[in-house]
This record gives sequence, C-alpha cells and structure tokens, in this order.
Amino acid sequence: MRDKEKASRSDARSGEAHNASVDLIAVVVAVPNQGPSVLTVGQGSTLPSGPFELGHRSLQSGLRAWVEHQTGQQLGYIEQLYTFADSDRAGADSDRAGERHRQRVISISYLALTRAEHAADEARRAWRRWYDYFPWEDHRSGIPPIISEVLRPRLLAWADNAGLDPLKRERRRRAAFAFGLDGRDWNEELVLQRYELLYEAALIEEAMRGSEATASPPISGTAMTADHRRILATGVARLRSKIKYRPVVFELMPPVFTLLQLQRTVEALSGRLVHKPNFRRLIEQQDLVEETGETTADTVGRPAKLFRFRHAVLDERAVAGTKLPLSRT
Amino acid sequence: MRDKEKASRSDARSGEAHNASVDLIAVVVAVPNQGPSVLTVGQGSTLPSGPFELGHRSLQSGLRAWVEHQTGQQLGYIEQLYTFADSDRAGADSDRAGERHRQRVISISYLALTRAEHAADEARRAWRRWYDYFPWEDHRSGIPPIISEVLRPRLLAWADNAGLDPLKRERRRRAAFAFGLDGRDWNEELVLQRYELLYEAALIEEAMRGSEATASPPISGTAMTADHRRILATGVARLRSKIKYRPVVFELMPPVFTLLQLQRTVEALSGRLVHKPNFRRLIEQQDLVEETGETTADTVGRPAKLFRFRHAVLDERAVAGTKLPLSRT
DNA sequence: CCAAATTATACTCACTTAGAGCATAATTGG
DNA sequence: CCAATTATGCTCTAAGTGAGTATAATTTGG
Repeated sequence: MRDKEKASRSDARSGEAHNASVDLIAVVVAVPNQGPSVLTVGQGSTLPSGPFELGHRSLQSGLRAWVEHQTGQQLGYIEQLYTFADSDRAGADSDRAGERHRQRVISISYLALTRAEHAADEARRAWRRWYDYFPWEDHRSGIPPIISEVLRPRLLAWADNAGLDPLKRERRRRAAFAFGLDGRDWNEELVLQRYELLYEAALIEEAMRGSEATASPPISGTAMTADHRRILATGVARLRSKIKYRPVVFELMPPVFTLLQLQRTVEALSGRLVHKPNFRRLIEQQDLVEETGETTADTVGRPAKLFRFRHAVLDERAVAGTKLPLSRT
Repeated sequence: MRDKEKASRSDARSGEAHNASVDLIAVVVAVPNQGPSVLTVGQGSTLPSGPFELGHRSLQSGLRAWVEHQTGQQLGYIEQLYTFADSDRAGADSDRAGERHRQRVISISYLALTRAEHAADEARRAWRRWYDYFPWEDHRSGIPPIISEVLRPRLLAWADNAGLDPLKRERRRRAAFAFGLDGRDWNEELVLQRYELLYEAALIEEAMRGSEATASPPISGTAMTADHRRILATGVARLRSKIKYRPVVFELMPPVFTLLQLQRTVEALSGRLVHKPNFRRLIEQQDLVEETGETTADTVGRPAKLFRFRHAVLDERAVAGTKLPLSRT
C-alpha cells in the first residue's frame, strides 16, 4: 500500500519540488494585574519565534525551545493557530515582491497560555499589554473614545474614497459591523476582522510600510514587526472565543483564586464586563471549581472564599465545556 | 524595524537551520444521495495531496491545483485543519523509525466543501462514503450494532490489559465517554477522540502496521494510507462541529433545495436525526433561507416549497451564525 | 374517484436557560 | 459605631429548546 502511494505521488508531480524553511511563532498570553499581556522580544515589537530545526522532536517542542531560549519563559498550554506561507500573508511585505525564487517561508503560529509569575530574570521577559496594540478592543469602561473620535471618521473617509456607490455602502457596512457603529452591538470576537479592516483602510503603520509617506498618520496602537500584530490579533480572537466553551481560563489563573479574580480575568480577556451574580451562578452550576475551605484575608470588604479548578472536568468534558455570560453593560 | 528583527533572529539561532518539504492534504467533502462522502485517490485509500511548490501562489492555491490535477474536482470553500510534522504524528509510521536525519515533512491539512455534481469524467473522482471508514459514526438509525457487539467488548478487553487498577478504570472511563457506553450520551463531535482511542487500543489496521502479526484482526472500517484516516476524522469532527454555529451546510447544497433536503444533509453529516418542526423553526427564524416561490413537483406527498440560501447572511453574520437542533431520538 | 400513504407545514406546551435587578452578609478603615 | 466595600444568595421575566400534536396538499393503488 505504501508503494502504491509513492507511485501515484510521483506520477502526479509536475512542478519542481522544493523545500521551505519553517518558522514557529508564539502568542504567549498571561494575565497579571496590569491586564492581559503578551510575551514579546525587541521592545515589544516582535513575538518570540524561530525556525523549526532537525533537533526538535516536534513542532510544539521546537516552539517551547525557542520561547524558552528567547525569553526564559516555560510554556504550559499550547494550541495551534494558523499556518501560512509568504504570499499568503494578506498584503504584508509588499516590498519584497521583487525577490522571486527566493526560499519560501512557512510560518506556523501558536497560542500559549501561562500563569503570570513575574520571576527573577524579569529583564528578558517583556510582557506587553494587549490593549497597547489594540486600544479599540478594551470596552470594560465603556466604548473607548478612539472609536468615535478617530476610527469612525477615518473609516468613513476610507469608505467615501471608494469609487462606486455600492462599494462605498459595502465599506460602510463592514466598518459598522466590525466596530459596532450606528447602534450596532459590539462583538468582542471580531478582533482579527477589525485589525484587517484597519489594515485595508491603511490606518495602521504596518499597512504603510514599503509605500512612500502617506497622507495621514497611523492611528494609535503599537505596531509590530512584519505581520506579528496580525498574528497577535488572531490569538486574541481565538482566546476570546475559546473561553466561552472550554475551561481554558484556568490555565491563566493561580492555583487558588476567588470568584471575583476569575471574573476579572474573564473580563480582561474579553474586554467587557460580566454580570457578577450570573457569572457565579454559571461557574458553580457547572462544577468547574471547588472550595478550598479557606478565605482571603488580605484586602478590604467581606473575605471571599477561595476556590481551585476541578481538574477532573478536563476528563469529564473533553468537548462540552464552559459557558460564560458576557453582558451588554 | 525589519533589520532589528533579523538581528535578534540570528542571535537566537543555535541548532542547524534546515529545510523541510511541505505537503498539502485535502479532505474534500460532498453529500450526494449516497450519503456524506470524501474525495479519494488510489481505491479510496488515500486523500488527494501533493507538495507545496514554487509555482503555487499560496498554500490554498497549491491545494486547489493538486486536487484538480489528481481528481478533476474544483474546490470552493476551503479551511485549514491542522499542521503537523513527521514526528508529531502520534505513533504513525513507526516502521520508519530507523531512518533518522532524513528530510523533515510538514503536512498542512485542509477541509474543503463542494457540491456533489457527479460530472463527466467520473472515473477519476473516487467519492467514498464517510461511514465506510467510520462505521461506528452513523447513528441515524439507532446505535450501530458494531458498538455493542465489537467495540465495547474489545475496548473493555484493552482496558483490562492495563496493569494497574487505576489505569484500567481510566481506560474504561475514556472508552465509555467516547463511545457513549453505559447509558452515557453519544457526542457526535468526538470523531477524532474515538479514532485515536481505537488506534491506541490497536483495534484498527493502521495501528498494526510495522509490528508483526497481532493477536486479533482489525475491526471493520476501511483503512487508509499513512495517517490519512486520522486526518479524515479531524475533518469530519470539524465539520460536525462547525455546522452548528456557521452556515457552512449551504456549501454542500444545490442552489435550490427543500427544507427536508437540507435537514437530511445535516443529519447525514452529524450522523443523527433532528426534530423536523424544530429544525424548520430554527432555519426560518434565523432568516438563513428565502423562498424561490417555486415548489417541487417530482416526488410523492405534498409538494415542498423550494428555498435558496440568503448569501447576505455571510456578510451580516461574519461570526454569529447558525444554530442547528440535534435531538436525542 | 376514493382511501391510504406520504410529505409539508403550523401550532402548542412544558421546561430550561439567560439577563437583569434586589437583598443581605461579613469584613475593613476611620 | 458608621460608611464603604466586597461577597453571596435570591427572585423575576423573557427567550430559547425539546418534544408532541394537528392540519394541509399532494401521489399512488385500487
């Protein structure tokens, strides 16, 4: 059977077979007190990454090795995000267009979750807050001003720039949908769509590279190397989606926590507030946690019970999972 | 900024950089009258695949080229499934263990959906029914006998083979959970978990390759080349999950269809029956379809209204999506 | 041409879940 | 002790889901 396969394969071959170099890129997330953060190198401009090498036992172990080597951070939970080839990257690196026939690069991106333990060699780890890269994504204290003051007018201008009328309407519709304009609901999962829309409208720095100085300055939000900010957006979107149906938040929590701490973490990730009583009801109904018997003593107010994650649920519900309430307010 | 990236990259490099060959593999699904099917080559033993080449503009276009070349089938909807490296493949190809230091292979797998139009050059396209590969996955006419008659006893025997008592219990629990034994609910999305469990228990042909003749024969279900059946299981699982929250079923439907045809397609994919009135309610409530104004004339019974998919929903609900009711019966 | 079979479609009902608000309890800091 | 703060429990309403029943419009067999 194997011989048959090989035969049919070489029959089918037509173009020149060739090799590619394979790059592994990590979006490593933690949620310390400063808010949800991503692990970076190079002054926050770059995600940890490196080539897949012969010495690596697997893609994931290669990723672990690179992240540990570059940042000293060990990884726990890892999941694959997306794989893309050079020319697959939407619009990025247009300045390289001339270089044909050079080596192809395949990039495999991953999302990793880790507990925020700011340890000894702090210097090498550069945790950067998500919302420095995406200031429009944090809606915990209401709709951020940047949306109505900057994004809305500039997106509308972009729409009006379109030649044909139906195209104008289409652009306006997309902008309104992605950013919850004109009274539409905000959908916190559309992180990638929003980034891509801003890229397409050439409002962010990455979209301006390679072309000459453009008319208007980029909007606020830290830019990153190559398409790393796009990959980060993919990771944020995936995580915001996933916490709703899988108990992954606990990968980001300390071993023992209060329900409010858990709630704050969910809110930080999703960028919106949740209804406290309903949140507790849902968590407890699903038996996701168990009391440790202890309570917090540290801060003001009534002491809260401490909980730990019931690791058994990982076995019980390989698929079913968590539900989290995200309210409108 | 690009220079900075390059510098930090080469600083970090430690092992030998090297190249890999990149393989593209497609799970192409259609739902003709015979039931949900996958496009194969080589007498149903192999999924269409081929190397990513310099001539390909992108990964997806490379995939399209290979599938069309090998089967004549054009692809519409495509999504990425998973990327893995050789040594990542769980246990597969153990007979190759001796060949160290050979070229690494990266495989990128995709799910493609297409309308089942059995066209002229039928000879080259080999559509095979899903449930020939996974006879335990079709629960439309009740729990298939293979589960209680073959799988349950052999999985229990495998569990008893474990040395320690807690390990035995763990294996029994996993088997019961995956296959809905002991009165547990059947979860149609666990396709991959079930395949992997059968692999681990060495009940299927793929798991026996490379080792000498084993005690017991493989259970029924067509085997495939290398780990292609595992990739197929991944695709089936993804699709069964996705039809519940995104309107992808319509990629598999003809331009015009009745609600019953739509329901039968969903049932065929998920391997279980749905409650007719509730199904219609949900589809119509969500405005997924619109009447064409025509009705069917062909068959017996009251003529059914014909519908078409409202393509506008793809814009309106980039994320929100479809809900489908899957009942117990 | 009628009756049975078949398919389509509309409606009802009980039960669960989700969103939102209110009430009470147990602390700390002056 | 009082005010502020946090924790925790409870209720109410609207919407959604699973399941069953009733009626309508055809074809097919006699």
